[in-house]
Amino acid sequence: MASLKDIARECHVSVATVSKALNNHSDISEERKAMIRHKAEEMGYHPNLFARTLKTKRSYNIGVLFTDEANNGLTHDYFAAVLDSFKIAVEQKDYDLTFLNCNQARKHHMSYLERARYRGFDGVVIACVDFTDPEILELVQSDIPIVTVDYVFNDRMAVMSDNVRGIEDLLSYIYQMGHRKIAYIHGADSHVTRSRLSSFFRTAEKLGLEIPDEYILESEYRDVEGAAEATVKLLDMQEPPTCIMYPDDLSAFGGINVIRKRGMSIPEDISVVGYDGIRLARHVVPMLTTLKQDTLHLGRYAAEKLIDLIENPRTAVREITNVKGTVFEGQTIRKMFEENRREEDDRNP
Amino acid sequence: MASLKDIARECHVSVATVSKALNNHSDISEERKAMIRHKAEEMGYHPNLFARTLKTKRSYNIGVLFTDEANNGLTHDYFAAVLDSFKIAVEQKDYDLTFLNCNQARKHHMSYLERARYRGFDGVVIACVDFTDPEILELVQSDIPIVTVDYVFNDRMAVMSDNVRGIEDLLSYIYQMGHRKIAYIHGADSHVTRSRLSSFFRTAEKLGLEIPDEYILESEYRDVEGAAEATVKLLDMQEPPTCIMYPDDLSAFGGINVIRKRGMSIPEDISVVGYDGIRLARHVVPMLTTLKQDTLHLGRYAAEKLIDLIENPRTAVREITNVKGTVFEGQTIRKMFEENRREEDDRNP
DNA sequence: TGTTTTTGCTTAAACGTTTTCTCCAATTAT
DNA sequence: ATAATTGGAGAAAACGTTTAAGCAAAAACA
Repeated sequence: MASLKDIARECHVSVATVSKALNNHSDISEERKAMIRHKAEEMGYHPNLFARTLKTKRSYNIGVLFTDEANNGLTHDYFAAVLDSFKIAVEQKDYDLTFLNCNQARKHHMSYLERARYRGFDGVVIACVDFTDPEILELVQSDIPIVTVDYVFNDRMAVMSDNVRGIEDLLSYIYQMGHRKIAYIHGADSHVTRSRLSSFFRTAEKLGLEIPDEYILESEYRDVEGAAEATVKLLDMQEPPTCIMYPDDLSAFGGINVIRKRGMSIPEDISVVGYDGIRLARHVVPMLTTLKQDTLHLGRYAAEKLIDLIENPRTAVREITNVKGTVFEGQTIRKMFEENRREEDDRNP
Repeated sequence: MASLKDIARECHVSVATVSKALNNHSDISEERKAMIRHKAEEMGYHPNLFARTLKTKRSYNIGVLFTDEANNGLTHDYFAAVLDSFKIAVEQKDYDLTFLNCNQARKHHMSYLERARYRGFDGVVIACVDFTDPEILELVQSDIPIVTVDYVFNDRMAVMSDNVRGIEDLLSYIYQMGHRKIAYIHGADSHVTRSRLSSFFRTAEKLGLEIPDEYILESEYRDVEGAAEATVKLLDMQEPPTCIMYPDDLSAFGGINVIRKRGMSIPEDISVVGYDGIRLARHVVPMLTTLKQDTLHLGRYAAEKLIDLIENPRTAVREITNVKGTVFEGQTIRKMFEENRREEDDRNP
């Protein structure tokens, strides 16, 4: 491992000169710089990160906080996709990506903030966690550059999947397909859920839809069994919905299961709509109708914002970037406009 | 950020004494140690990782190499699950996990080995890469502790999903359900594929099965379209198989698609079998029959082996750990033994 | 010509650890 | 009583950087 000292010896200059030459300081002549750079290349020099960080407090390492609520974590399709895109973007800028160790059971417990400092993270991206955790709050309120995904803190950078727009587009699409009796099984209470839910009601109103209270149910995100149970409740009503919206694609599959078990077929007897647009949604039969979130841009924007925050301390700290998804028109929904018209015709002959 | 110096000042001892006390060296009296430890705790001291690593060359950081062949990467269900389990295990031992930056397009290109040294990784886990890449070879042949997942190098630690056993169990199960005309769409050529394929033939022979050459087709792993095309070929034969095995679950969904498009139903007309046991396999209708790989143990073992290698340099460097999966009996396969017997009875009355 | 400014480089301290070596005092052995 | 041993502590160097301060020579200015 060649060090600055080795290069200095070879070039007959001081260590400081080599350091400044390689960091392109202005007080070194161009000839010397060229000479030193050439020699460094030749000797296969790479700076010692630990020595450098010790002095400069810059680690070129970014932490990712991604706690495993309920066994998920990396196996959470949506977040894995966002992270993957995030990773590619930061690596392009020569940063590395390290998981912020969230094991609470170690010998000497460290809080998230302590751990982040310990690892010397230049910045941290936070996603998919319990945002009410006091340790998260402590981290967010520190001076470490932070960007959150799908959650907004005061005065912090956030990258959001545009849930308001997503639900609006999805519900409008469903309406346009002719559905009028639409149920919504929403996820457990959270920031995301609240904005989806309020968008749902606002859009329904705009469309002149009347949604009975019993059509609104709750089930944990990605809880297949829970979604199945909620579906049963809906099917058992005397006036069941013609279309059910689920909190996410996985839940939708849970719904599809019980519907099929009842001998009903999709979309002939009832329509089903998911959320997320996981890869498999387009590879099952019938293809799932869903809102495909733009994980590629979500990850990329998060990376750009965070690195900007790190490298330009004067950057506005707070900014919310909304990333919109697109309705994926699958086959789990049926065009039933004609039938509606027929029914309406019957009523108003 | 309290440092050793601060503690030394507070305790009226030298920096060296504090360091040795906290590292539990034998030449410090117990009273002093207790006093110093107490003070350190009180001051919220955590060692500066960079200073320590600079001296000791131990970073308590593990690299993970996980290149994104064909857009996959973190969104590869199987490897994401292994990685998740690996992460939990290393974090329990107070290591952190960092992606080995595999962006080839940076300004100053570094090889994997150079990058690993740059980050000072104590060890590296390698999975899901092109193992013929010369850069991988360079890394593997270095003195850095390495453990590979699903690939064996000479004299290196490896953790393997037991593919031989997996295919054996799967094929035996299919046979036991009464199938005799079994096709196998295997993945692209690789170490894993070769062991699965040879296990397939050996098991078939053991069972007295005759597999016509046309029943053996190839399609890239996780290539839904490719699997669909291969399926079409099989269905178009004058004597089509009664059961098709796919390289992985995702491919199986591709097969299911075209089968359904042809108006055939599963498992009444034809049976389908996947491989991996991804989460969704048990949440679609009909539930996919597949071999569920034991990602939990794969990740955990990989972590244990790697840390052992790091902490006990005298550990045997080479060892292959086989982890066996379990057949998941889904509903995409039909018990057709009676029909077979009936046919056989017809022939030998 | 003498003074100031600029240019280009070096010296040395600092970052926070670990570790070897040295030292001293107290204990034990001779 | 003296020598040898031991236990406990500190001094100082080292790891490989960065950077403030310093300094000589050259260039610019008067």
